[in-house]
Amino acid sequence: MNPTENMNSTRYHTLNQAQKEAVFHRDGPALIIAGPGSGKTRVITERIANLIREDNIRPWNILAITFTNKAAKEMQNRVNEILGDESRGLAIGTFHAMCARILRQFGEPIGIASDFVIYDTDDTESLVKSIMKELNTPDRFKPRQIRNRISTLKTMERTQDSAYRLGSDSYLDDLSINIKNIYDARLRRANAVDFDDLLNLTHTLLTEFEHSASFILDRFEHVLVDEFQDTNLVQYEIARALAQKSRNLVVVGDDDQSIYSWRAADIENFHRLIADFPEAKTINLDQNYRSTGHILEAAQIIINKNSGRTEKNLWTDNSQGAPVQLLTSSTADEEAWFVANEIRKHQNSPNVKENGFGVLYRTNAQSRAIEDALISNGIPYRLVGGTRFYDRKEIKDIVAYLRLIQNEHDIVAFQRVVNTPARGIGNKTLSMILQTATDTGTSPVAIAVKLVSEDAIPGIPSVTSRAKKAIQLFTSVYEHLASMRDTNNVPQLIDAVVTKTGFRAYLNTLDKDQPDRSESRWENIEEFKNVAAQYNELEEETSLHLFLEQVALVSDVDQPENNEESVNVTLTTLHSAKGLEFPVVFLVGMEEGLLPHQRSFDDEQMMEEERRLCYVGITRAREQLYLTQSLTRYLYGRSTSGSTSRYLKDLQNAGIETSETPSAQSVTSTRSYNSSYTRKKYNLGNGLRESQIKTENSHHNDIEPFKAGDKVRHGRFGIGTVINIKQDGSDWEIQVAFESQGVRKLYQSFAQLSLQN
DNA sequence: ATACGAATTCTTTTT
DNA sequence: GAATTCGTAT
Repeated sequence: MNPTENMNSTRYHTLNQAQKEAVFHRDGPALIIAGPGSGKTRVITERIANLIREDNIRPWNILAITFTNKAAKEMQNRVNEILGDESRGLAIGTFHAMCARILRQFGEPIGIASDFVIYDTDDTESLVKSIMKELNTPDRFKPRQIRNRISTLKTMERTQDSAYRLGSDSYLDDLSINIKNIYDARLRRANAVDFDDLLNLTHTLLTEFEHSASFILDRFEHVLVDEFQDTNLVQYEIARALAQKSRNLVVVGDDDQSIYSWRAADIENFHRLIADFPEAKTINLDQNYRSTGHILEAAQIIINKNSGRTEKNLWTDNSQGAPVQLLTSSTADEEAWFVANEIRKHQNSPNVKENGFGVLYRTNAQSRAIEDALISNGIPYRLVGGTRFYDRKEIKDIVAYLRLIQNEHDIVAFQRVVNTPARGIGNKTLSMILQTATDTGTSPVAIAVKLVSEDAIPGIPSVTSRAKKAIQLFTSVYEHLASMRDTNNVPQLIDAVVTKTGFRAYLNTLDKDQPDRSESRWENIEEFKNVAAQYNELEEETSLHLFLEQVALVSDVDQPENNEESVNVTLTTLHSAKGLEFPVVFLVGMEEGLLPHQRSFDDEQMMEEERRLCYVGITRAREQLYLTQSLTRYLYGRSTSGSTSRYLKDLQNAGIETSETPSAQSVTSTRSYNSSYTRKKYNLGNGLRESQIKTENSHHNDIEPFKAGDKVRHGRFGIGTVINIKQDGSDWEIQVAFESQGVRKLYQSFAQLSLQN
């Protein structure tokens, strides 16, 4: 027996039967259904290592696609741990990153230059906005809405028949298509692609330009896709194309953890896979190594209520553990203080200390109350999600300068920086420049340069001498920076942008009554320089566009963690919690309207996705799970009252063993909980808030807000007649027949109905 | 052209 | 309630 085999036998004997099957499965496609905590990552990494080590597959012939850059990095690290240097050349990355790489190298036949830039959601929204302005679109259409529709159109057009319709509003459809056409043309001219293009263009390249793409199509002997339930149709087809030759497509996923259908992820891909690869072997990883019996049981009660799932039989050898704890508080602050206090109590138990606490919520807005409570209690925490570092205004400004230096056709970047800091170039001058650029097919920068040159140019409107001076301020900065481009590295370029534009002074004027804020903006810029410097050291060939690509594709979740050891509390949305686990999990805001979110109420499919979100949240917990709700909460600056989430009720009805925390019971009857947790807060200056909640709360419950027959108005649905009204806990469930939208059930606390005469 | 205050919209989730 | 947009005055 050679040493390798020896090592491997010990290495593999801790795998269970199903895991071994997945690791050792060889020729042909496979579908691995991996329940939460079933050792999925280990299976994938062992499989890759095994392919390289035992089957002598060369690393660069293996492609592993993950959902986030963070997951990619983790996978890479874990393969490295097993193989060391032998893993060099392995292709691991997200769909978007992989597509960007392919397009840079092979995009030329489909008209994509190798130095294209990537527009993120923000950039595309500004582009849409300016197109809408040019077209004089009625204001009832919001750029955000149109942008989303364009994105949906772009995901659909590739794959469905060309006669697609988005909804019932055909005017809106036509408008969206119209704007989309202009939008696409502008992107191409700006040498830019958006997230959808990255996928679509790669798909086109792989399926319609096979000859040009043959290098890539022939390259991969094994293709692995992680988080398969989150892929959309185009992504699936890209994976299929890449695996067409070898047929070694192995996907790992769990339909119960599909939480991205709003981003066009499509569970149908499971069926497509089986149709396209009928020989695919299905492997079920159903042993859970993560959670206690109680937690797993709770998770199953929740998920079993969804229909159309693939049948599963999750089980665990772990002990039953502590019962799930429920807490009802009267305000969101109180809920937050409860969390903070429990964290303090458990903070020093050994296992928890190391691996920490997860506080999970449905919406980013909920983090604030938790943060306040943690700060007041001196508990350090890490916040994932929210605004991406690169999305901060000051960073985006600098990035826009860099982008414009790299590519003078980048209109969005031009619009952003031309008058930042303020130079006296107003709306009129700006739109004239943009219009002329569009008409003449040149870049806005070139127009600006011509405008300040001595003589009048035919075809270009003249400008006042004042405007000319303003433009000159811009062009001199631009020309200086552009001249540095080829001889300086990214950190040097950033420095130049900052000094040439007088950025520091600009920051001070930006928020002049809040020196703290401009200081923190400045720190962000320093941090940005550090990132650039690190990048500069890491990459041998450090071109500006590669750096910009990283800025566009890296999400907040992927950001370097602040590695202070004392930080063991993580605050995150349920979406970003995927793939994480904690000994102790708090799932907060278990209220109707939040979880499930109100926006999903009308749609059965969306409601099932909410349930899956809840399931994902519960299954993050290893030992202890807290589910908390608050009877009132601030929403849009207004105190609103909510009712117990149906998921909590499901658990209670199923009779699972739970324990209500003692303080929770006293909440409704006495004020003792209130005083111990909230008074500190009160002293911090939120007294007004507290009293507002109480008054609002007390009359919400008792007085029937409407009666049957009342005419009411709803913000979205318009005017209707109340058919029926009944009390549901502290809330009122109102049935309304709307004139245009039919009969709907609404909750008083969320619907914001007003009486109409 | 800008600065300041008023009005308005917004919050689901993110590669 | 905050952030963005709008309107008016300088």
